[in-house]
Amino acid sequence: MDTPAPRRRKASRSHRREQLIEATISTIAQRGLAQTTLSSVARAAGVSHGLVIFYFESKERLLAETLRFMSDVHRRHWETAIEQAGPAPEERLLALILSEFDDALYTQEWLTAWCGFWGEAQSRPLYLTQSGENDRAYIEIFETLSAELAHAGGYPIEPGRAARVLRLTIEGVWLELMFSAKPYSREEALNTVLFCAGTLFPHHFGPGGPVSR
Amino acid sequence: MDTPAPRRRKASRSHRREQLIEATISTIAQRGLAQTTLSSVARAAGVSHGLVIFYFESKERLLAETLRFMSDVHRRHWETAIEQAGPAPEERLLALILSEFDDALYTQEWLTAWCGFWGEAQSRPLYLTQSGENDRAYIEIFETLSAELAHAGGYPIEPGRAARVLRLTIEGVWLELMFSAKPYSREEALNTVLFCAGTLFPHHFGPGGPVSR
Amino acid sequence: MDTPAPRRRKASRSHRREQLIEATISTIAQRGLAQTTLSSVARAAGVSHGLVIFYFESKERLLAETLRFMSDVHRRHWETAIEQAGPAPEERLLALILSEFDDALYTQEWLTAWCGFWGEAQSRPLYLTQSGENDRAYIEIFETLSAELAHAGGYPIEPGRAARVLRLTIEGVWLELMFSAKPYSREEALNTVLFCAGTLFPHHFGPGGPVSR
Amino acid sequence: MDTPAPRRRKASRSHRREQLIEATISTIAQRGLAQTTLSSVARAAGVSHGLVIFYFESKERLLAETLRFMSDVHRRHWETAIEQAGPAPEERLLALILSEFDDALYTQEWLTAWCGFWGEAQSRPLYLTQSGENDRAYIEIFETLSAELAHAGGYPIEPGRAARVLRLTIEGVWLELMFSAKPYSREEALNTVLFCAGTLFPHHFGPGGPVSR
DNA sequence: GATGAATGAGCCTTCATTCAT
DNA sequence: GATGAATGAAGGCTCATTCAT
Repeated sequence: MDTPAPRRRKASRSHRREQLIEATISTIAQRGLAQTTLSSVARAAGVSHGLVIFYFESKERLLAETLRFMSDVHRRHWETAIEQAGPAPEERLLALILSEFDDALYTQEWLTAWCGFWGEAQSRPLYLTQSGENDRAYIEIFETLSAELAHAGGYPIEPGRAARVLRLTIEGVWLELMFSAKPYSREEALNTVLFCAGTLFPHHFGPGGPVSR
Repeated sequence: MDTPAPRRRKASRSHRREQLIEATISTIAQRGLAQTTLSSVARAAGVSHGLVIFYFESKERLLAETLRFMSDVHRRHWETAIEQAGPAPEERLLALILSEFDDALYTQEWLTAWCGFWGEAQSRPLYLTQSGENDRAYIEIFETLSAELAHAGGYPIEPGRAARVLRLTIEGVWLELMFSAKPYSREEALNTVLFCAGTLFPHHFGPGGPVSR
Repeated sequence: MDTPAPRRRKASRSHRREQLIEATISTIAQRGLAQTTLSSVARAAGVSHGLVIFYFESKERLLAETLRFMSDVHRRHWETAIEQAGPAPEERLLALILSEFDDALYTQEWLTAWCGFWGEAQSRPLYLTQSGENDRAYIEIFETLSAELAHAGGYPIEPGRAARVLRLTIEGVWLELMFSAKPYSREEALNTVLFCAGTLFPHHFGPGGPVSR
Repeated sequence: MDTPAPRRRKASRSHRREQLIEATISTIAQRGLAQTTLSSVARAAGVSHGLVIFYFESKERLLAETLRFMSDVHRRHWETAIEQAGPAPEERLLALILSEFDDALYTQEWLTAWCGFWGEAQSRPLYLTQSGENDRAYIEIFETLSAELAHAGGYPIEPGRAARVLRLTIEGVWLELMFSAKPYSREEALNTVLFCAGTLFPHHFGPGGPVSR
């Protein structure tokens, strides 16, 4: 007889945690943050509710870590997109925009859970701290690219405001894909954002510009 | 036996309801929707929790009517602003924008409560129906004014997208006044919106245009 | 002008009380004793719940007086029936039996309410006292008539037991008309009682006897 | 901070359920069905009220299962008595009757709880369904034995009515042992039933018959 | 008399948390 | 690691009762 294969732990610590976090996201999306209980999360993950406490100490912590997880994934996603783009600011900005419309990551479930956190965030300081650093970086990348582009294209605009309009339009169409009873398509959402970029930076994103569509 | 608290004067039905709704808004703003209980609302209004049930039947109904109240007030507010503006589309659009930045109505408390509802709305169909009609009218007024302006100014743009960018920018800076740890000023928020309008409709809102600032 | 007719009080005290008691019986029959509230009684009577308290002081008293009312009506009913019967014991016993099957008085509603009180009576001494005296008289009349009949007919039986069997059979078929999912007819119930009487007192109630059917 | 109460030993699921059902019966007997609360049941069982919900989901279910438990125990009791009796119908009927007067099972507490359910049953369809099947079997056994006896003894009677009279007399003396302020003895109750049987089936239960007393 | 606004005790139920197994 | 029995705080809701009008 050979040495038997070492018996694996049923699930490694980090793997279990991620599994539970994904069950949490799924539960929030389906039932809302207010209706999300430890039991509902445990049921979605197929484990006992005691185990959820075992890994996360408390419900508060579970939710905080879930929010941080989502925030971190989001950041890595757009950072990677920018890194893989060309060096020109318009290329990097386009990559950033397109990354926000990645169907594979930003599913209905993901966005719904995200909104649930937003609604409670202002009355739960803990939540704000989970995503604060990433939110700051997100705001900054828009301002940086916008300033570079304004400088490169000689746009006579306040780049901070342009960055803000573009960012808010992206976030806005996100939200609208949730809340509207009859939302427009994801493609129309993207086109709206590109139209916005084209208005702000016509030489680069406007009709006939290098990255126009 | 303790002396019972002095019995309060009766209040008229509609007055009590409004009082309770305002206590609800205040409570949601302070504690979040999830932490809002009948008792916390009652305490904020200075009445017993039984009375809240007496007037609204259930917590669900109280929240639904609160949302509808806010939605109705919002609609009447911008409708009035437009009616009192001049006839030109740029005048009416400006009035609409400015009405959204009315300090007297849109207090921190109000906006925070508003966000709380947003977060739960997607998992509570009841909430969506409370503001649905008003939301539709709000979207429409932007599209109408945008189309009139595009036609009047000969802008070669898709007016629907312009309307959306403008509207989402307004909503976005609203939200940002809540969520940012270090928000910009309300004035900067308004200027961002006017900058956005100036980019979309330069002849009317741009620098040197009739309604520029 | 003539003297105007004296303005009647809206409802005399005793009339109001009876009206409320009847509303109580009706409510108990429809919703059960446990689900009977002052409000449900008031609604059934078309008045405010405050008025019910005004007339009966408390819910406890309302229920106690309702039970007493039913008990008194029952007693007067069978007493009247016996008084109007002939002088012979078998005539009076038959009148008693038949009076218990009076469709006009003992409606489904009445019997259902009656049962509701029975169920709670043992844990509410107040209830027992309401009908105690009448119950005693009811038991006694059976024993009296049974003894007279046993003596008159020369039956070699213990008349107390015969009285009990007859009385319990009557009460039993009453209950059975309530509880059975598929009850027999009221006529069959009466025939069962007469069959019982015929077995106990064959000369008088048996086949061919003077009051056989 | 107080020292928390020592955590009790776990009890097996079925054992706990039975323990809670018995606490429920006891509580109903003492306080009546209407006054029976989850807390009173939990207190009687020496556990927290949360545990009652944990095992029975709701108060409604707890009561329904309690009724079913009582109904099932009753049925098994008389079925066993009949099985262990001799083959003759009079022997089996006597065993049935005697089993209904078993002091060990049919305590004051048990009967009082039973009555509480009766009172509410008509307004709670759920209750009727819990005991319906057993009630049917109970009625049937009386009819079967009565018919066999009528045939064997050549009684010129309608056996269905005889069965009913006998059964109702048994139930009646049961009830009377509860409701009467001054009840007769249990022995007198049994003798009344036997007297009834003797009147209906004189050759078998009458004076001098094979099972007379 | 009559109404119904207002209170508050007490109910059922949920659920985060603890902990024996 | 993992389960689930057990607890108890807290919430929504009911409803008898009080009392100003």
